Amino acid sequence: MSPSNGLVLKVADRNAVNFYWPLMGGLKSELFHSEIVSKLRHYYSGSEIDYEGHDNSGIFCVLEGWLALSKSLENGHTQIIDFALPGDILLPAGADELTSVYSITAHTDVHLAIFRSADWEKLIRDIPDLSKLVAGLGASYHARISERFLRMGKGNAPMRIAYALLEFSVRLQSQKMIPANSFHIPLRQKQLGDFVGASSVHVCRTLGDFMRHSIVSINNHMDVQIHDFPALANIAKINLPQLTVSIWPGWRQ
Amino acid sequence: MSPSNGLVLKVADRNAVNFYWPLMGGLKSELFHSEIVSKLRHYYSGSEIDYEGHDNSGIFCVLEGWLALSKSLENGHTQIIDFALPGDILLPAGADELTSVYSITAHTDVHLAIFRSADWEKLIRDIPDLSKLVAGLGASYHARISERFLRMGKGNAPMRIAYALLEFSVRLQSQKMIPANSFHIPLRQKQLGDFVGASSVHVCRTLGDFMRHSIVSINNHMDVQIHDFPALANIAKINLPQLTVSIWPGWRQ
DNA sequence: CGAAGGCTTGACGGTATTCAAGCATAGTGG
DNA sequence: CCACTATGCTTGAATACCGTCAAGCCTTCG
Repeated sequence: MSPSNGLVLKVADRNAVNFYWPLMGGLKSELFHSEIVSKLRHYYSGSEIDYEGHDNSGIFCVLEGWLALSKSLENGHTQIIDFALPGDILLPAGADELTSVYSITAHTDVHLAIFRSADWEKLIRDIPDLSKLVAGLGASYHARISERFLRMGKGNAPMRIAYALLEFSVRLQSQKMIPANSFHIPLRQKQLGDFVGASSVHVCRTLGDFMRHSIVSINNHMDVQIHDFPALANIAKINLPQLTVSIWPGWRQ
Repeated sequence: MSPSNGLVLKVADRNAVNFYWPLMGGLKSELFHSEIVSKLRHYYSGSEIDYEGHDNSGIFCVLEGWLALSKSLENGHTQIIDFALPGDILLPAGADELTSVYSITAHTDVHLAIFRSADWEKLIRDIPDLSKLVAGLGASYHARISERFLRMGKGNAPMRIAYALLEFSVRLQSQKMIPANSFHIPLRQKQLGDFVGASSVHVCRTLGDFMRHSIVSINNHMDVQIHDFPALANIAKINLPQLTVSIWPGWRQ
């Protein structure tokens, strides 16, 4: 199998797993296991990778790209629960260890390493830091979800959208050394609405308000520039440094 | 599924941890570790156990009682993210492994076993099935949160309230052998509203509608009887058997 | 150049919040 | 035993927020 481009996770052949993960200070490990196999897969933007309710006990390590984890109602309305970015590890199964809790959609071109759960358990056992890494990613997921949950239940649309922009800013920073105030989101207004719990029309109006107040500017299908972090943090009712430590695994460590 | 017999987790003395956990088929283990210490603590109903944003790297094993995990906005509005029931294990810290993501409040009298994180890591290493148990509880949490997130973003109040009642029914069944259709919820309408994302007034109106349609009856401060599961599942837009397997760790195993 | 997809804006209506008042219940102390 | 209080439930009225529908516009791409 071929090495992945940024050399994040590399399966040299059927007998060696060369594991390097950029988060948590750069977890690095090399294993030799005749049984452990990871499939390296590429998906094009827009493709559906996994389906809510279908059987899937695999583990997905995101090497490259944006994935949306979503659930839908009968009437076709979709809620995006979370986005997975490079460095994230997904365990889509529910408590039965089999049925996928959500659907997974590629929002950019995506590279994944996929492990079968039995192989993943071996990896976890043999790379001591891997379980710490998974715990850290889980805690980050957990913290993000909680912040958004609070704002879904008790906040309004401006608050949710402002929070989402700040969350993207922090997470993209944690992925790579990009400036915090300028980044691209591979989403349409409709999909941003599905994420924050608002209609596309309302997203449009709210972003328009932000732009009229010179808090952000957004051009060219979601090239975001944040001009006024304090104003955005105030609308989102978030403490930005505190958010950073709670969702950035391995921040300054 | 073995019934819980009261003795769930027992720390005999400073040198022995006698670990019996009712979920996942009844995980049982006995350890001898001079270093591992669990504090057994009792809290009265209404007391605040942990504070959002405060330092806490401990692990809480719920032996008895209901705990609410919540977050609040500046204006005093509170969102309950989840409830922890007997058999649950809480890792309140975010990605920094230190700061608590939510506040924890006792809604009944509560018994906890509390481990320091270093001790917990030892336990995890020495009881192989414990990490599977934690993974199963995490997957259940994850599945519950996702269902509620979908309904927060794309559902209305009746849907969220109906879902909450069914989730309580399934979870309480998984705790002990109680009938699925009759149980008590130690919450006021205000707190149920903080859980589902609705005002107490609207909870009152919506429960009133359910009762007028003979779908449930609720007396005596939240003694719930579900008369019409199909109707409730239809309002909640949930497939009850599917919900059961995705949030009940060790269901039929 | 036309078609497709996405963004913007206005109008309207439904759902849920807030405020407020009255009622029910349980617990307390004389 | 009966006020008296505290707490929570119920109901109505007014209002805010946001979703839906619909039309027009803009950009991209074949």
